Parts: sequence; C-alpha cells; structure tokens
Amino acid sequence: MAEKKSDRTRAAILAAARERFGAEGYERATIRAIAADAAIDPAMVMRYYGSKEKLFAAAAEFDVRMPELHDVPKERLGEVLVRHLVERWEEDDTLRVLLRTAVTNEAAAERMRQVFIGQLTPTFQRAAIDQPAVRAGLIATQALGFALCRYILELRPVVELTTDEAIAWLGPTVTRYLTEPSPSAP
Amino acid sequence: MAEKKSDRTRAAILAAARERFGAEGYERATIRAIAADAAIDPAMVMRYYGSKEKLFAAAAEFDVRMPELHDVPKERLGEVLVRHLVERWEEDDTLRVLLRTAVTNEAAAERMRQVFIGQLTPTFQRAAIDQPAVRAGLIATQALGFALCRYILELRPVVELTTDEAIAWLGPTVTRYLTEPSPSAP
DNA sequence: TGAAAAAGTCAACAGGTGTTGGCATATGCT
DNA sequence: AGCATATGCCAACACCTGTTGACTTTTTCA
Repeated sequence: MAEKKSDRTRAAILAAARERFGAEGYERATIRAIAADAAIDPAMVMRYYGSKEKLFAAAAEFDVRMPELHDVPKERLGEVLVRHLVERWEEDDTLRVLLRTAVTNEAAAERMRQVFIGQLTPTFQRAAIDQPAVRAGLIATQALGFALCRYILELRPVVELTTDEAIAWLGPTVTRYLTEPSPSAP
Repeated sequence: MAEKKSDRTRAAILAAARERFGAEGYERATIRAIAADAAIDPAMVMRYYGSKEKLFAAAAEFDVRMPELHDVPKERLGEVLVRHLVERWEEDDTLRVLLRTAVTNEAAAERMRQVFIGQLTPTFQRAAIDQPAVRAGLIATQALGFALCRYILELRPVVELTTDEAIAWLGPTVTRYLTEPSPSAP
C-alpha cells in the first residue's frame, strides 16, 4: 500500500465528479462544487487530474460490455439486447453522465459515438448481421431516446414503465432493426 | 407601423438567440454572443427581454401542430406521424433548441414534456386510441432519440439516412406503438 | 529520529458572466 | 422646427469560473 491516502481521495473526486456531471452537465458542474462534495480543496482536483477536461475524460470512461450474439435466436435478439442495455444503464451512472454532457460537449459526443457505433457495430458484424453500422445507428436512436425520456426528461409515462414492460415494448423494435432487410437495399 | 425599428431588432435578437441556444445549449450561449450576432449592444437584449431566462422562454416557444388522425388507416399511422415530425423538425429549428437545452435546463425540459406528452396525448385520445399517454411516451422515445442521434450527436449512419429511409425504418415502429395492445393490459 | 516527499490549504489571478444606470442619438408627432 | 420619447451605446458592477503558486502539515522510510 504505497500511497493509500491519495488513492482514496482520487476515488472520492471521481465519484463526486460523476455525480455532478451526471446531474448538471459539463458546464454547470463546477470544480469547486465537485471538490466540496469530495470534502477537499479545489486545488487538489487540479493536482490529481490536471484540468477539468481531463477530469471529465476520466469520469466518462465507459464500456458497454456487449454480449456475443451468435447463439441468440433471431426473434429474441431485441429482448436480449434491450435487457442488457437497460441493466447496464441502471448499474453504471457513467452512461447518464455521457447523455447529460454529450449534448453540449464535443468530447462527450465523440465518446458517445465510440460507444454506440464503435462498440455495437463490430458485435453485429461478428454475429453475421448485414449492414451492421446502419443497424447500430437505428438501435442507438431507440436506446438513447428511451434513456433520454426516462432518466433526463423524466416523461411521466416513460418513467412509470417497469423494466419488463419496457423490454416488451422496445424488444420487438430492436429485433426488427436487426433482422429486417434494409429498405434501401435492392 | 407604430414602432417598426424596434420590432426588427427584437426579431433579430430572437433569431440570433435561437441560433446560439440551438448550437451551444443554454449555458454556453452567452447574451454577449447573441447580441454580437444581432449586431447590437448586450444591454438591448436586457431592455427587450428582461433577462436571459425570459429571452430563452421566448426563443423556445413551440407548437408541434399535430395533424388529426381520425381518417388515417391504422397501418399508415406511423408513416404519417413520422413524416410530419421529421418535416416539423427540419423547418423549425426551435425543436433543436429545445433538445439542446432540455438536458441541462429545467424550464426547457418542462416545455419538452408539454410538447411530447401534452400535445401528442390529446391527439391520440381524439383518434380513439387507448392508453394515449403511454403511446405518446413511447413515440417520444423513438422520435427524440432519432433527432438526438441525427442532429446533435451526428452518428454517421443516422445522419446518412435519407428522409424516406428514415420513414421506412421508423414508421412501422411508431405504428406498432400506436396499435399494439399494451403488454401490461390483461 | 530526522529529512525528503507527498498531501493538503490558502489566497489570489485573469478572464468571462448576467445585469444595471447614465448618457448620447435618432425618431415621430404636433 | 422643437420637443418628448423611443432606441441605442458605453462603462461599470458584482459575481463566478478554471487555474496557479507559495505555504503548511502529514506521511513515508532509511
């Protein structure tokens, strides 16, 4: 345990940063507020992370941890995917951080693209799904839209859906986006 | 023409405000920048609109102008609705303003709720569609998610869809959200 | 134990923000 | 033309932001 104390405050800063970025977005989340939450001096944030941008980069690291889809029967693809995404969304607030910041912050938007195009596309490709990029994009529209309405805008009817209801509604949509022949293809 | 000059600068301010709010979000869009775009003094913005908040309220006024759906055959509901929404989205940048700001600004979020729940629900009710609020919420997830990915995050595959392709993909989804019996109902 | 290094505190900076009041100019009416 | 009024500009305010450097305290380890 070479430098235990420092590790603990590093983690405290990161946790506070995620909380604030996720609740208020990039610009309204101030270093001073984050430092106050972590019960330390604002200068420490700079010492440990260099700048607000770098702190954000550290707080917004995310892996969607896509499951492999080879063995999933076609008609259950959507259900499996939606369940995975919703669970991922609820267990890791980093996605909420990204969603709240990506709208006004270019670095966050770029990371969002990495996750939803860069991580979904190869998984679909490996599952022998044609036009994987288009399908990743379509699924992103439904998945991000659901998260936006449920966690950020808090539209009443969307908030009140149970997880199972949400899966029952969105699953077939995602299945169709994965399996239906592209309308632009011959 | 009682006060023509003032009306023109009022309009110039509002146009510049919409531009900036839509491009940068609420906090990054500064009164100084808006004033510069409108080629006037920042103080004029205050004189005409009182405060940044009130200027925003004026710039974010929006009516989705829902068409009546009585006479639309069930299986074409989605196509009609998606086409209307996409067109509305492209002709009036106010929606982009709302989307960019609603994520960090409570007033904008409230207006978004008004539009997507408050304006869609009664239309569905008048068209004798059951559970109109839930269906409005579901359609909001798909519509807002599409706009988010296409206009804000600019996910490559989503940006590259033509309008017709987008309608072909999203139409059936929306139709299903409008016509399928609710999975929670008995 | 004692010195070197790490961890933390404090005050200040330079720049940007919304907002205000005083002053100049142009406009419109009689 | 002459004046009241609407319109516009300027400078300043109080505040908040990210960031920095000098300083003190604590920890580490030879």
